[in-house]
This record gives sequence, structure tokens and C-alpha cells, in this order.
Amino acid sequence: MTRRKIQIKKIDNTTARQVTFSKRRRGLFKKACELSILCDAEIALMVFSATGKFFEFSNSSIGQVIERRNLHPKNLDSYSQPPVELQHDSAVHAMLNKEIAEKTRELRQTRGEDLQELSMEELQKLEKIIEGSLCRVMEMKGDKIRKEINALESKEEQLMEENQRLKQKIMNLSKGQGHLLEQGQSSDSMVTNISSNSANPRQDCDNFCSFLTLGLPFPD
Amino acid sequence: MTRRKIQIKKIDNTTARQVTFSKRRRGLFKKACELSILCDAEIALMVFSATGKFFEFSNSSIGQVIERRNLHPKNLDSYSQPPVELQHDSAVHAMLNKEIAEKTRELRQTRGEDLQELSMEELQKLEKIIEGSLCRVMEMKGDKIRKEINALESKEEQLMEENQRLKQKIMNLSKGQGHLLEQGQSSDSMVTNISSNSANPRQDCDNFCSFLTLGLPFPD
DNA sequence: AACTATTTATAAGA
DNA sequence: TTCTTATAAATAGTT
Repeated sequence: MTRRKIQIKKIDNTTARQVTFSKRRRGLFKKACELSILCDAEIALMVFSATGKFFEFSNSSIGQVIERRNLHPKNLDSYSQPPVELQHDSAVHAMLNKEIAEKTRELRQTRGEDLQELSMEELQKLEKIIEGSLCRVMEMKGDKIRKEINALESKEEQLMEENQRLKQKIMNLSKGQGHLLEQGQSSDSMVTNISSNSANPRQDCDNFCSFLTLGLPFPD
Repeated sequence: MTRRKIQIKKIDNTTARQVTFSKRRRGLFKKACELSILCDAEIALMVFSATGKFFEFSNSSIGQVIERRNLHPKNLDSYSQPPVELQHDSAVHAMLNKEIAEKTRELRQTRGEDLQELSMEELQKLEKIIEGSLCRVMEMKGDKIRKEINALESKEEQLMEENQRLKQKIMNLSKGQGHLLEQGQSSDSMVTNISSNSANPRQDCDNFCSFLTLGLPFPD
């Protein structure tokens, strides 16, 4: 509701989604609280985030609201008739197991397995989803690599500056004691050495190769 | 929140209270609905008015949300307290829940979400997995399309053969009764017609386009 | 139920 | 996460 109007549909960007969740959750809880006070209503509000975190608000107690709901004539679902305590648990087990089965299936299909049962449309949808995943993973990789490169570059710069200082120092010293310079490396070769040793060479190479292939999902 | 600012305390005037209840209840339910959609959250909202009327919102089912709440570690009130002999079940619940949490995390990462926590190596691994998934999905799509095309081709061939037979028949007939041919289509145009009607044109086009892009994961 | 003058909520950007 | 700010949305009081 602000810098610009938004469409009410799932927010794609994970970070943005979490930020919005945080903000709107607060707003929602505030509104719920205000309503309960202003109008003397009994309210229970339960929220699970996409990542499984749980939040709740109630001016009385959730349990009490649930009880009251169960007593309400029009609510006759599973919760209002627990014939025996034992049925409850097996129902929960069944539910959990069902959820696991469902997630397992989803995961397998997202990994490109068990595709036989899917229609052309579903395959198309799945392909889009996986393409999106790949993009995000590659983006994240790119970010990480850029950060590493920046870190290395600033380290290199730092070392070069230090090198320069040391060089200067040696120059100054050699003015007074010229014979010392003959036994060590020249100051020029020291500079060269340090800048190419900024990190181990294998890692440098990996990063560089990955960076080059960022835009190419299927390198040969 | 409008003509003037109000204090958040019980509204004395009964009529005003009911009007406000009506308005704010709608607002609250709308916000709850938006949050559930925007952020992919599971929400249950129950409201009893001061007069005892009951209202609820949930994007899944209230019962399901309540169940899930009971299973949540930090909820230890009356509703979640397993009387005593059911502690075994809560252990099972814990296990099942852990499994669900794990699968959910895996699934989310396979979809390219929550990647911050992953190391470069893990990202690399994930990328390979997703590339594999994409390949398999595209292969399956390709198979399906090829099968469809083959089916259409054999159907076309069959129809052309039949057409040929019919054409022959007409030729034979027209030898004996030449005047009948004048009233219908020529046999040539019939052949043309049938082969281009082998399936509806929209579907033909879709299949063709998909086939062309099989090798290109990211068409413009 | 409708109408608005205001207040509140919040999307985007730092 | 938290702050800021421009703008969208909600709504108190009125008709």
C-alpha cells in the first residue's frame, strides 16, 4: 500500500517476501488486538510463516477460543468430535505421514524424477519452476563470487600499498647502506611476487571459471 | 483512523461498537487473506463478536492449523498437553515433524530459496542437481511431444490411405455416372482438406513451438 | 450504505 | 533489522 500499489499474489523474491511477512504480520496482530479491545470481541489468530515459524494472538486463550468454536452449532469438523482421545493421535499421524508423502513426491518431481504421471501442462509448469530455481542459484553463486573477488582485490591493493611503503623504506636504507641490497631480491621482484600470491592459485582459478560460466547453464 | 484519531478502548455506544466491529472485522479478514497469499503463510483467524456471533478465516482449514499449532514445540497449553499415556505419540510427532521440516527445507532450496546459508560448494552441488532436473524434465517433454507427433503422423498416413481409397472409389463411380461428380467437391480438394485437419490447428502450433525450444532453457 | 477527511499501514529504498 | 518517506488503504464521524 505505498510507494506503489501491489498485486495480491505470492511474492517471488524470498527476501522481499520475508520482509513483507514481518511488516504485515505486525500490522495484522495490531489490528486484531485493536478490534478485540474496541469491540469487546474474543479473537484467536494463528499464523505459520512459509518457513514454519509460528505466531499467535489471543485476548483470551487460544484453547478457550477453540473450545468455544467447537461448541458453536455450525462447526462440526474433526475437532469438535473427538470420539476418543486415541483417534486423535492416529489422525494426526495420518496427517503428518500424508504431508511427508506429499513433500517427498514434490521433491522427487522437482528433481526430475517420477515424471511419467505428469501431463504436458504440468511438465511445462515444472520446467518453469526449475528454470527459476537455477537462475536463483546461479545468481547467488555470482553474488558470492563477486564478493570474494572484491575482498581479494582490496586485499591485493592493501598489500601493494604496504609493498610500496617497504620499497620506499629499503630505498631510504640503501642510500645509507648500499651494500645490504646486493644480498636480497630487488624491490621490483618483491612487488610482483606478492600480488600473484594474494590467495592460493587453485581457488583463484575455480572462481574465475565459475564466473565465466554464470550465464551458461550447460557448459560442455 | 479518520475523521479524528480514536483511543483504543472499548467503545461505549453499542450501535457505534457494532458498526465499528463490522467494518474492522472486514478489514482484519482482508489483511489476513492478503498476508496468507503474499507470503505463503498458513493462517487461522477466529472471531467472536460481543453478541456471540462467530466468524473465521483460514487459507487451509482451521482444524489443520490447530493441529499444526498443537504439534509446535513451544505450545504447551491445555490443548497440546498429552494427558500422560500419550507421550509416546508426541515422540512420534516430533520425529515426523522433524522429517517434514527437513523435507521442506530441501524442497525450498531445490527451488532456489533460502540460499544464503549455503556455501559455495553446496551451491555448486545444488546447481548440478537442478541442471539434472531440468534436463530430465525437458527430455520427458521431448518424449511426450515426439510420441504425440508420431501418433498424429500415423493417423495422417492412415487418413491419407483411406482418402486414396475413397478417391479411387469415386473415380470408378464417376466412370459409370459422370454427372454426379459435378455437384460435389473435386477429389483433389478433399485430399488436401483432410490432411490439414488431422488435429486442431492451435494444438499443432503449440507442440511445434515447444519442440523447437527443447534445447534452449531460456527463450527470450 | 455511502461519503470523505484523516489516520494508518506499508512498499520501496537506504 | 530498522528507518524513512511517498503513497495506498482503512476507517471515524457524518449524512
